[in-house]
Amino acid sequence: MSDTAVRFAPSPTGLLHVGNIRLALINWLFARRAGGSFLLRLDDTDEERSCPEYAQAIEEDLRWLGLAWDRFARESDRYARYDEAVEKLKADGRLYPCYETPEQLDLKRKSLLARGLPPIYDRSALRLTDADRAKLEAEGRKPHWRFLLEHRPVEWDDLVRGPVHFEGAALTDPVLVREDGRPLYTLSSVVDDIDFAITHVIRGEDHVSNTAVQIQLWQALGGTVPTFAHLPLLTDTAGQGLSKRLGSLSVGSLRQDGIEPMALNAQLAKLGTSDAIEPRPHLADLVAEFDLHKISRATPKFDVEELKRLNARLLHLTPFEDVRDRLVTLGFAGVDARFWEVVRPNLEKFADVADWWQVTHAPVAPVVADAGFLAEAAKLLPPEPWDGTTWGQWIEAVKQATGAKGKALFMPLRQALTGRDHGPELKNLLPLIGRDRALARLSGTTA
RNA sequence: GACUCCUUCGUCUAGAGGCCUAGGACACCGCCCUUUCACGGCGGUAACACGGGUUCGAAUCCCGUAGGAGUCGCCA
Repeated sequence: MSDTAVRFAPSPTGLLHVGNIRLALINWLFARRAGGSFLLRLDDTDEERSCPEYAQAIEEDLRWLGLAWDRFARESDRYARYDEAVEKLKADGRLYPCYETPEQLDLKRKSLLARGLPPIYDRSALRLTDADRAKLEAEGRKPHWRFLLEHRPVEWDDLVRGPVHFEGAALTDPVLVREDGRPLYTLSSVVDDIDFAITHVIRGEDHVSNTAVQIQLWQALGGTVPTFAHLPLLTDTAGQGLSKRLGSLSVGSLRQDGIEPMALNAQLAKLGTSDAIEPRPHLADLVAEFDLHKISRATPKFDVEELKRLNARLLHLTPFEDVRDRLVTLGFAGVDARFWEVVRPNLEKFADVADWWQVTHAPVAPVVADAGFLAEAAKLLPPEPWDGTTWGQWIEAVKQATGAKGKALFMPLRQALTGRDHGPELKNLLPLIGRDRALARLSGTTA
């Protein structure tokens, strides 16, 4: 295994949606492609919002997608490490106590914004004397702690965005420790990335400015700054940011809608890249084709309709061997490749297969519009054994006898034989239905 | 408001000054196959946001305008 190490670090404060999954997948593909390791890290330091149910759902979703992790960590297990980092930063004079209340900070921000100025913390806490602090403490005030940024340019070479440059002076000193003593993401994430020897941080571009401040933190903590890649965020089809309004696009809901994991994986691996969005049966295919440089800097639109079409196309080329177990699990006794291949082109989602099993193996109520026509046709139904040519022979005979042709010829037959207007080619379906059942249905009997 | 980034067919994109009368994939339309529908095969319509410059020559470089995304939390 190479030294390459990446991580996917969701916070268990909600269900995974397509945007999260895309980042998880791309990290996973990057790791596999490089022969490196993939860490699943639950960023659960926000104790008010994190909950175990979401943590469990995240793990289930990743397993369903086939994104196995090599290492696992939970930030709530690691508070001791964050404390050590805090002590080091304090000792080095890089952390300073602040006593403003959230309301005061909000006010400051608003007044700065109102004057058209960037809402950067003014560092007034730095001017507090020991006496000032003692007085505040005596009043029962607890400090939160900010990281003292160096006012120098921060630069990195981003694998997606190319060279990135930020002025340190344009950044605001981030709060690293809350008033209640708990560490914030900005700190815990860097400590973890150092401890787990993460080599590549691949995340959404909503983290670009975090990266600028976190690079200084890496340096202050003596860690090796990793390589960064910031991907554009997905939007909906109207071009609106996805992360906020994603109720219907959770992994769980897509799974319930009959989306195959590999349909989702292929869609998310290819969307926003220069590769065609096409079905890929296995993750290994996506690994082989993966290259971060194929990812565009523009924000792509995620279209669930496109995903559904991809899902259907994937099903249409799935070999019987790959679904045999699932078909058996559905209780399809004696299911064989012939059945699957006849029915497969008509599936939009896998669950649709049950409908065609019903048509070929269970009683179906025929739709009868013209009983006379069907009776005539029934008389001409060839004796078994049947094969792929039976349908053609029969239909020719019915045509001769009744004068019907085209749609008028076999829509009635389809409706009687299957109870449906659409479906697989009758030439292929008829032998699966069998003569007895066909005869009964042609006579209007549910069979 | 400030900062970062983005803008090529409906959608995802190729394109790094002449190879572009702009290529591919999906969608759409048509034809073929199937004596229906779907599946499949073949073909077609369709785009350089706008305005200035630089240059013999610009989708490509520069400036501006417009539009879009993100960030500016004691969330992650």
